[in-house]
Amino acid sequence: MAPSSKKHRQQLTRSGSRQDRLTAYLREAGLRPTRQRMALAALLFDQGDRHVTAESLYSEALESGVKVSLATVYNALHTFTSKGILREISIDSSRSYFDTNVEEHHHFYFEKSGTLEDIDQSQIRLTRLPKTPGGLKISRVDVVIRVDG
Amino acid sequence: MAPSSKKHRQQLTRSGSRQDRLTAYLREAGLRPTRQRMALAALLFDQGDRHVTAESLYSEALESGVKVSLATVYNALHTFTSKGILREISIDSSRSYFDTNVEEHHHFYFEKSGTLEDIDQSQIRLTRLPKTPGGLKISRVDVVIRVDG
DNA sequence: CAAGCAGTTTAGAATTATTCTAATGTTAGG
DNA sequence: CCTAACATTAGAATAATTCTAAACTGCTTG
Ligand SMILES: [Mn+2]
Ligand SMILES: [Mn+2]
Ligand SMILES: [Zn+2]
Ligand SMILES: [Zn+2]
Repeated sequence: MAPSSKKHRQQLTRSGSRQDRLTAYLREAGLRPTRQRMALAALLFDQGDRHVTAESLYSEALESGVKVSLATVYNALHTFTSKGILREISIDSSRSYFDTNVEEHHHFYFEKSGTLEDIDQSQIRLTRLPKTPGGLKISRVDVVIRVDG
Repeated sequence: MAPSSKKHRQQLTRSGSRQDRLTAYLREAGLRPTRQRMALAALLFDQGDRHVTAESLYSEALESGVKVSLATVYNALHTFTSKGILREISIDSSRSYFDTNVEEHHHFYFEKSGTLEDIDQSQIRLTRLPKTPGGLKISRVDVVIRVDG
C-alpha cells in the first residue's frame, strides 16, 4: 500500500472486502458510512454477537485508537437501533445494553458481572401466551434468566 | 379522641385494624413502622397489586397529604425490596419499577403509557429452559411481553 | 472536480434518576 | 423518661444520557 497524503489512517481503514462489506451494510440500513460509524460498526459487527453499553463501546473505541466522542457513540447506538441493526435491552435500570443479535432470542443475565449471554429461541419453549389486553399487538417477548454468578 | 400534646397528627394515623395490619406487616418484615413507612405502605399495600416508580409514589404521597421526602421514598422502596415485600423490575432503562406482587409472575409492558400489568404464572408455560452456564443457580426468570399500545 | 446542503460529529452544558452526606428527628426498650 | 439504634431529610453529589449549537464531511448535482 503506497503512503497516502493523509498523515496516517486507522489500521482497519484499508482492507478491501471487509470495509466494503461494512459500507454496504450501513448503506443498506439507510445510513451514511461515516468514519466513526464505520469504526464503531467494525467493533460491533466484525466479531460474533455482542452486548455492549455506550461506555463499554466508547472505551473499546478509544483503546483501538478510534477518535470518536461519547455523544457520537450514543448517537450511533440509537441510530443503529432505529434502523434495526442493533437492538436495545433493558435489564438493569442503571444503563442500557445494545445487542448485535437482532434475531428473536433471549438472555442469561449474570448478576455479579453484569454481562449477558444469548439464548437461542429454540432453547426456550414459550407456550400458552396470554392474549393481550384489548387485543393489542405484541411488539416483542423478552425472557431474561437471571443467574447468581 | 382527646386533643394530644402534639400539634397535629396525620389523618390516617389512627384507624384501628387497618393500621394494626400494616404495623404487623412491617414488623414481620423486620422493619420499624415509622410514620413515613406506614404512609407509603398504606399507599402500596392497601390497594391491589401495584407497579410504582419512586416518582409516582412520591407524587401520590404528596397528593394525599403525606409529608415525606423523595429520599425517603427511595429508601423505603429499597428497604422494602431487600426485605422481600416489594420486588424491583427493570423494564425501561430510564427508571426502576417496584412491584407489590412478590409472587412469581410476569408482565405486559405497554410501551406508550409506560405501564405494567401482571400476568399470572399459570398464564405462561415456559418449557425447555436451557441449563445455565457452569450450572449456576437461577435467581429469577422474567418474561416481559411488550405491547404496542 | 467544484459547490453546497443535508446529515453528522463534537465539546460542553443541561437534564434526570438516583445516591450520598451529615445533621436532625423518631422509635422502642429498659 | 433516657438512650441508642434506626430513620428521615435537604441539599449536594454522581452517573447515565440527552441537548445545543457550531464545525465538519459525505454525497449529489452542475
Ligand atoms: Mn396481580
Ligand atoms: Mn440515570
Ligand atoms: Zn443477545
Ligand atoms: Zn407485577
